Amino acid sequence: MSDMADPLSLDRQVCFALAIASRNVIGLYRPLLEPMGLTHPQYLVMLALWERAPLSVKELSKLLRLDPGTLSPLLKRLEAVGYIRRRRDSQDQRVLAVSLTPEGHRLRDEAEKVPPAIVRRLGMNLEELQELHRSLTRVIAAADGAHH
Amino acid sequence: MSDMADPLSLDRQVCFALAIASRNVIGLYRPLLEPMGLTHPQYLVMLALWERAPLSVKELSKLLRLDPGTLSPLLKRLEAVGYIRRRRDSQDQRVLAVSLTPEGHRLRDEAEKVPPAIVRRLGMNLEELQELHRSLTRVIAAADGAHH
DNA sequence: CGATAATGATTTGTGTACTAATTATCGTAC
DNA sequence: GTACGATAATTAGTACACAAATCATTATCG
Repeated sequence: MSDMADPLSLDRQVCFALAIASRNVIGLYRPLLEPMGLTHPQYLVMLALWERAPLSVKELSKLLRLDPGTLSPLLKRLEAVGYIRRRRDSQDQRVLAVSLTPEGHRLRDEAEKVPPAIVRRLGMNLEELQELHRSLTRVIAAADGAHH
Repeated sequence: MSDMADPLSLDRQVCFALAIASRNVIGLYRPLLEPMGLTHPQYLVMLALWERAPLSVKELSKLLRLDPGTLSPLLKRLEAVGYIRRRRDSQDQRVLAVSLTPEGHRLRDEAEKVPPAIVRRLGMNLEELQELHRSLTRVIAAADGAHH
């Protein structure tokens, strides 16, 4: 009687594979992002800002699906290293307008080298990556819909 | 000129989808694990122990691909709630023998209800989940092989 | 107009997660 | 048998990540 029948077998847990894949892939980014002074979550925030700054904390939270409580200190660190600016919206003093500094803008050129470097290191072909992306999109949607 | 050509577009970053999928799915586990007094990483440790206790920190680290520095305090918490025992190996005082308490063993019955509940909540069919699992396994192997 | 509800961000508390440094123990070579 | 390199675990330090509580500001209702 092998563990073939064991519903709790570690290696058949999708959540386990998901957690490891996430950690491992983020680990690949580390040596590339570290010279830029960014962590992976910070890199994702910069991606969002390069696409459409300025953004409020709430908008960033929705885009990145991160808690405002997580973003708040993270944004302060990005401001401390000089990549972003944090100002209160003049129309509504409650919302924070997060925008890019010139250095933050400049960093984009460096960042463009990251995705191809990752793909090269992974050594997976585009088809496999697209299939993974499709599967991930499906499970994200499923988890969203399952919130009750 | 849409963002179709933008290599930094947020929603085409696999790492982004990976991070969100991981967080979202783990989030689904939270309400199920919390009544048992477990977090998701703690649940993974228990899965490993149910399969083959006793295990050393090093062995757990290798199985779960978690840093010993992460496991050390986590295991103390599991001991504090009474699910595991931490003893030094009598043969080699350096290694820690992590084993289950009777309560830890009993918890397995509860835990068996978790995976089907998750699958039900996700509402994805087995085929989709298996495809996801295959893709994740591939990317984990690729990231492993890319460490240099 | 003024009390109150709602909103956006921050703070607090607990628990990962990784790197690097430290400690304790073991094995080996001299 | 003692110094020494290797190994196993812990600790320290920084940075997420989320839930719950708090605070400031805005909107709304009587």
